[in-house]
Amino acid sequence: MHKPKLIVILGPTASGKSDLAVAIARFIAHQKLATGAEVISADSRQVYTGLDIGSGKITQKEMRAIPHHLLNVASPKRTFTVTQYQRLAKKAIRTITKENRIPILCGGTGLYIDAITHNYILPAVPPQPLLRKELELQSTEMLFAQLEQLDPHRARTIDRHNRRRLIRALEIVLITHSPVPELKASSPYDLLTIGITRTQEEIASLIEKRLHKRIKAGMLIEVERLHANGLSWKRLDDLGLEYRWVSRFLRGLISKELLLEKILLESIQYAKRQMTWFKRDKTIHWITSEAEALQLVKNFLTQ
RNA sequence: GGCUCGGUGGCCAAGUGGUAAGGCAUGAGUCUGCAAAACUCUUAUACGUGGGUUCGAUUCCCACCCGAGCCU
Repeated sequence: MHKPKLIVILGPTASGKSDLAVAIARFIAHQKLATGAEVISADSRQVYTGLDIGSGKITQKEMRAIPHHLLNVASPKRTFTVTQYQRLAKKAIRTITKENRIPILCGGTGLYIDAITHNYILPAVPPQPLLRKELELQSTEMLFAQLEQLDPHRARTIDRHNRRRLIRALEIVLITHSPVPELKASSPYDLLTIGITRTQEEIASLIEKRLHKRIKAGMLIEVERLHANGLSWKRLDDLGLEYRWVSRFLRGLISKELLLEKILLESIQYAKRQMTWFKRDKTIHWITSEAEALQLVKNFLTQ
């Protein structure tokens, strides 16, 4: 039995992933390369309801009748994690595949994508708020020393300065009373990974144009409404980028100029970080045009 | 016109008579339940200009230029 096919569309923010995914899905249907295709979003902010304009969530109209999954599946009041994402996305893929349709995983959150494509085996230890609070009190050195004691194997590979990771590792060890398990697993899918490349200048200019569009589209009102509906300023701050800076602007902490400047700068930095993650995957087919992508898809599905 | 304070790498900002912290930005990277996160490494010979004192000045003195404030 061979593996189910999965197409992955990735790239830095503002590179046009959503549009490409829809184009590919329609192409597959029109060319009768399969019964059809559906899109599964791989974006850590678009999973939340109400985060629309600021997260660049695709609109109903833009979907052009292509079904989309993993959008609006969680309340922004609670933290959504990779594990939840993995469970829901896998389920969506199964459903789509069962109908002989092609799933298209599309997004910019590298960790979410890899959780699916590499079939991460994530430790079955949910976050322990109380334990975390306790560990939080310790110095980074102490946390590392403790991990070295309890799980020398994990201690060897972990970043010893990264408190967040140290705490998570300790959490797993302390709850399971056994070492952090290996993450490695092979991909359960037959993959075609398409990456959109853009020069840094292109990305910067796209981000800037997009920012002005979003403001015109009512992004400030969206954030205002989120806060009115019970999202704390702190939470909005944690959501980052547009949500962070717009909420600071609404609170009167920063000027309009700074608002634009910060979103622009941090979005560009974010795009770079995304590329750093993607660059490690040598199987990605980097493309600059839709035509290239469609050709790859055709070959992939007819081979 | 007079007085005061200031002029340090792309930006902000310490500091010293023996050639200069830090932060941000930049560049590279890590990645086991917050990933738009967290973390690591990293560039640049930067002390407004011209003189003087000194073995030696970015640091002291003089003049000038520029900026901010105050005064008449």
